Amino acid sequence: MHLSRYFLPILRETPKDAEIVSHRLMLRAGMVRQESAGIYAWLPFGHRALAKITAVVRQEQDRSGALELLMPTIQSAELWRESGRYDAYGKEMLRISDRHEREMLFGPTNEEMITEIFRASVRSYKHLPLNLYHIQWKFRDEVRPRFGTMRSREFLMKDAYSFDLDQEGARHSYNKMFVAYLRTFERLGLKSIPMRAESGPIGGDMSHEFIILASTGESEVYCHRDYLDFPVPGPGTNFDDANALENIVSKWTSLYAATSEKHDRDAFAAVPKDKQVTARGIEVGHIFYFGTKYSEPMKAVVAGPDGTERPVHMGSYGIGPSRLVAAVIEASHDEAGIIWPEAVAPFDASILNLRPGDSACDVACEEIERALVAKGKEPLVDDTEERPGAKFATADLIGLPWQVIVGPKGLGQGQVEMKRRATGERSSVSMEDALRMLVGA
RNA sequence: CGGGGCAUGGCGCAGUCUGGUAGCGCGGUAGUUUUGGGUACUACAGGUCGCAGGUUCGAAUCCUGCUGCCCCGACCA
Repeated sequence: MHLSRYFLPILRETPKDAEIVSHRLMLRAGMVRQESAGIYAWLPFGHRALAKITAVVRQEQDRSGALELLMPTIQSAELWRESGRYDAYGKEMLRISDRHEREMLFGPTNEEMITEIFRASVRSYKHLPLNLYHIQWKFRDEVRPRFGTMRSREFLMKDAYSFDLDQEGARHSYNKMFVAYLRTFERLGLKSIPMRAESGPIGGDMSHEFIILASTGESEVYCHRDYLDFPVPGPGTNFDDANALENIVSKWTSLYAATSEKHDRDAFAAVPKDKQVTARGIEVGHIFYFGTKYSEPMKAVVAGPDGTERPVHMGSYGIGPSRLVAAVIEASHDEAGIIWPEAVAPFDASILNLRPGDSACDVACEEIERALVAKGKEPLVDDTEERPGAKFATADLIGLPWQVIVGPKGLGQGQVEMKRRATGERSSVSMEDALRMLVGA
């Protein structure tokens, strides 16, 4: 992509409404534009970041055995009356009516709808376990949206719903998601720690929030230092091996970890002093088991091996990709701008043509771009008429992992300059070496 | 939902108290200049001063009502 033909409305000055760093940087880097309180348009650059995140989320959901579908944003009030939540949900639910005065709503979540889909077709335990997920826009009419896409009213969410015959099966389903989440956040370049969360009406220990550590995070978290070095299960993990998963989960829940709401001073004090970590974090995922809360009132029942019908045991599992974009930036930025982790970067590298119009520079940029594209990489070539200084500032702001600086000076020596955004490290290398560094050959 | 604040060109702001031809910086366009960390100069374009009423010879400015947005708190993925 050539910057001169791209749509990247960079802001030089900081918009006054943006309070936290991710919001500031997302606006400055031309990623999003607020259209209304807590409602954002995703501009091309931001949209790419969002797409990178959903791709990773999707791959890891699929790997765990979950099946993707897509449910509508608009739901009927009828469904919610069945579960009793239509009245219970309160003003956070955006209620609307259609031309026939039928009561509709913009879905804040999909438990009712997925339960309805399930009960319509599944009657036997032989079709279990089942985990269905979708990645869809949700709306929660927050009293006070803030922090940009971190806490917006309209937000993208991956929500998965598991169905099992009994609690034991549900535990396995829960563990699959637990492991998938560890893998997902790791791939996004984030250090995530599962923390015990409010378990709801069922009780038990099957509810966790996944918190990522970020110095500018929204809330205080406390955990055992060893979590930071726990190995994340690899891509070869066998999700059908219930025991193996149980071992992973019990390891990842063996040490102290809590958000400020669940913080237990005494329990934390029992952690060796040098292992105590107090940090700031952002919740990026939430998983929980809720048993038959919806299957019972909505009559989602299956026949067991003994032929008797019983309500299915369910769990639900959420990740907010639109929130994650902001969370990634909170966790990875500096004074100059964003520092994208490789997996999330909207493009792989900036190629800065310091003197467009100079045929040596133009040709060199062209060659590097072509070579990268041939290797499946996505470079962004800055071929604008800006001054070099402005280009450096822009490249740092938008934060692609690599900057390839192509100018007449370097080319005179047959070299280009490579800059690693994360470390600021630079080196002058030949074009061949530059390509090798970029494709990791 | 309580408390506070803001609304003037794409962005950031001054002007409002004390009514009298709407300004500054950034950005944009054209040109000159410059050429490896946001270059300098010149010219130009761009605004129903959030909306609706009212007071007045005259309203961005005073009065009334409304709307939108932001911040703190309570709440939440």
